[in-house]
Amino acid sequence: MFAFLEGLNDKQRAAVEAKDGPTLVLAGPGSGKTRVLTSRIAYLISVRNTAPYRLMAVTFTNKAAREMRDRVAQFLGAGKAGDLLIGTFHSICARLLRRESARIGLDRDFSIYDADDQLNVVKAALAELKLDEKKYKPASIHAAISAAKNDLISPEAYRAESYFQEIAGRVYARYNAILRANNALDFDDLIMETVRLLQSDAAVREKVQERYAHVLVDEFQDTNLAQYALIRLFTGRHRNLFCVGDADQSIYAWRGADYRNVLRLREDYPDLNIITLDQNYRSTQTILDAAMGVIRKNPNRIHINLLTQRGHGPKIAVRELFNEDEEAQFVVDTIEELVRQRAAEPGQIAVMYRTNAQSRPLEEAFIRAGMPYRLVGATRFYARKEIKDVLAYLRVINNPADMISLRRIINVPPRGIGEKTYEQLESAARAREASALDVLTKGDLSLPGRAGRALQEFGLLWAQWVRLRNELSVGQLFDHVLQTSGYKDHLRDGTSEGEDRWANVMALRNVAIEAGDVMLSEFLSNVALVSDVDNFDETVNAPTLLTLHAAKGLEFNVVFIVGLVEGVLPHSRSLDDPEQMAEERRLMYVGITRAKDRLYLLRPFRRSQWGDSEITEPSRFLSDLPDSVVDSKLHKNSELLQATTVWQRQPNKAPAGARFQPGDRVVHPRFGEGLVLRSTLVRDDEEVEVFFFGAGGKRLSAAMSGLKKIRG
DNA sequence: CTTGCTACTCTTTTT
DNA sequence: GAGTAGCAAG
Repeated sequence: MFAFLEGLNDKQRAAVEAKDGPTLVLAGPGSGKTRVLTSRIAYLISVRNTAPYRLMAVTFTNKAAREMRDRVAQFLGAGKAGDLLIGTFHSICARLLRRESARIGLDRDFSIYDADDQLNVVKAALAELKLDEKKYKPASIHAAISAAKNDLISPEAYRAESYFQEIAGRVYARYNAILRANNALDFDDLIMETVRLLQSDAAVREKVQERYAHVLVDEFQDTNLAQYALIRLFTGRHRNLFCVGDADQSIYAWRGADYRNVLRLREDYPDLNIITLDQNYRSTQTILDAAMGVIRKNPNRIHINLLTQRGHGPKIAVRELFNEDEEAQFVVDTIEELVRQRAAEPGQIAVMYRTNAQSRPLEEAFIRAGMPYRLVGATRFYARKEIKDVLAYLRVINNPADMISLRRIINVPPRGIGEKTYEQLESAARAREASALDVLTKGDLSLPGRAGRALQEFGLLWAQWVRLRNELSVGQLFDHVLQTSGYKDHLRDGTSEGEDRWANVMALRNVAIEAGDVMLSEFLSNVALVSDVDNFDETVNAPTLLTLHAAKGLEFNVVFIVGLVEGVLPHSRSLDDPEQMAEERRLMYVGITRAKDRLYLLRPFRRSQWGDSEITEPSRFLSDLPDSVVDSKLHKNSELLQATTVWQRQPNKAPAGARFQPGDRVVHPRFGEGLVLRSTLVRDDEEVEVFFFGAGGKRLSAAMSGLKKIRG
C-alpha cells in the first residue's frame, strides 16, 4: 500500500489513478484537490515509474508550489521531489526564457518589470508620444495593454474598437519597444513570449514536449487565454494533462482568467476524463450550507452539492457594528474570548476583507489590544520604496540597459544629477545605441560643470560594481553597493522611520545571503516573482489579516469577514455588470469556505471614507444565507438610523452625576454593543436607555445590568 | 538642484 | 484623510 493513497475516497482515488490522457478534476472547496494533485505526482513516479524530471506541475503561487513539493517529498523523499519541475506559470516561463533568451532577441540577464515599473514604462511611452497623462490614465492604458497580452494580441495585431483603444494601441507599441530597448520583460510577457517562442520554434517546442511527459495544473479556473495556450503547447502530442479546479472559485477574471477554458478543454480534448469531487473535508455543514446559499444565485453554473461528515457545528454569527472601528474592536474582543476559552489557536484565526485599505482599522485595534497579528499584502514588502531602490541598484548592475531602474536610483541619494542631466544621458545613449553605462565609461558625453562631474563619478562607481558582479556573491555585492553608493547613509538619517526602512533593507539582505551563490539575474528573477502569501509565516501563532483574494487556497478554524456592505462586498465597481457581480459572489463564496468551524460575518452600519462617514446598506450576500444557519437576523436600516438620530436630535445632557451620556458607545454582556439614547437618575441608581445594534432598544439599570462604556 | 509647500486624486482584487 | 504630483522659492 502506498502512503499517498491512504485515506482517499473512491473518487479521489479514481482521479489519482486515472489512465494517461487529458483529465480534469472539478471539485468544490475543501475536497482535497491539491492532495489529489500531489498524490497523482507520487503515483506517476512510484507506480507508473515516470522519472521525476519528466513531470511539470504548474501553480499560481510559489507557496502552493512549495507546499506541493514538500508533500511529494513526504511521500517519496527529498531527492525525487528535487527533480520535479514544480513552479508558477511565471517562474517556469522565466526559466525557460532565460535559457532560450537569444531566440527571442534578449540578453539572458533581462529584467522583469513589476506593476510599478510597468506604470513607469507607460508614462515614458505617453511622454514620447506627447500624450497627456491626465487624459489617458497610465493605469487604464496599462490595463488595456495587459489585457491584450493575456489574450496573446501583439501590438501589430491590436485592433482598436474605440478612441481610447486607438490610443492604447499606439502606447502599446511604444511600451513594448521601450521594454525591449531596456532588455526587459513585464509579467505578461513572460507568458506571452513563451507561447510565441514555443509556437514559432519547433526545436524548442519539441524539446519541452519530449522532456515533460506529464503536465499537471492547479487552480485551472484561474488560467487566462495565454496560460491556456501555454498548457496546450507544453502538453503537445502526449496529451498527458491533469488539471484540477473549481469554476465557483474563479476570482481572477479581471486579470484575464477565463473560466471558459474549461469549455475549451472539453472541445480541444473530446476524450477529456472529467471527475467531480463533492465530499468536503474542511468545513461544518452549517458553513457549507451558507456557502451554497450564496453561490446558488449565480447563473450558468454546474452546482456541486457540498457535503461533509463533520456535523453542523456552531451557527454563523452575523453582527452589525456601528462603524469600522467598532467592527475591528469586535473582532479583537471576540478573538480574545475565543482564545481565553481555548476554542481556537490565534494562528488558526483569519480576518478577511475585500480591499487592502480595510486592514487599517483592524491593525489599529490589534495594536491597541497589544495582540500580535500577521498581515498579508497591503504595502507589500517588495513594493516598498527602499526595497525597490536597492533592487534597482542590483538591476542596473545585472542589466545596464535597464533605464527604468537607472532613473530610479541615479539621484538617490542626491548626487546632483537632476532630471535634465538624466535626459541628456538618456538621449546620448539612444543616439549611440549604447547603454548608459557605455556612454559614461567611454567618456564621450562630456557635460560641463557640476553635472558633468557628478555623472562621471557615478559612471566610475557603476562600472566598478559591474566588474565586481562576477567576483562577489549576491550577498557581498549587496553590502558593497549599499556602502559605496551612499544609500546606507542616505537611508539611516537618524529618524526612526529611517531605521524602519533600514530594517527592511536588512531583511532583503538576508534573502540575498540565503540565496548563496546563485547568479545575480536568477536572484532578481526570484524576488520579482514572489507573492505576498509566499512570505506568510506559518510558525507565528497569531491571527492573520488578508484580502479575500489572498485567502484562496488557505483554511482557518475561525474566519471573520468584515465590511459586508454594498459597495465594498460586492464592490461598487461591480454593481452594474452581471459578470463582475457574479465574481463578487464567488469571492464571498471563497471567503466563507475558508472556515473550518466558526464563521463571523460583520456589517458596519456606518462607513467612513474621504474623511466623513455615511450610512451603509448590508451586503446582498447576507440575505442569501439560509435562515437556519445564522444566529440572528439583520436590522432594518431605519431601526439603526433611529437609534443614532434620536440622540443627535436630543442633545440634552444626562443629569449631573450620571455615568452614561447620550451618544456614549456601550457594551452589554448579553446584548453586545449599542448606543446610549438617554439616561435618568432613579433614586441611587441610573436608568439607561440603549439601542443595541444586535438586539434593539432596551432600558437597563446602570448598576445591575453590567453595562460598560467603550473607551473614554 | 533641492526642499518645502499646496492642490489634487484616490479605493478593488495580483503573478 | 493621506499620499503624491506639481510648482515656487532658496
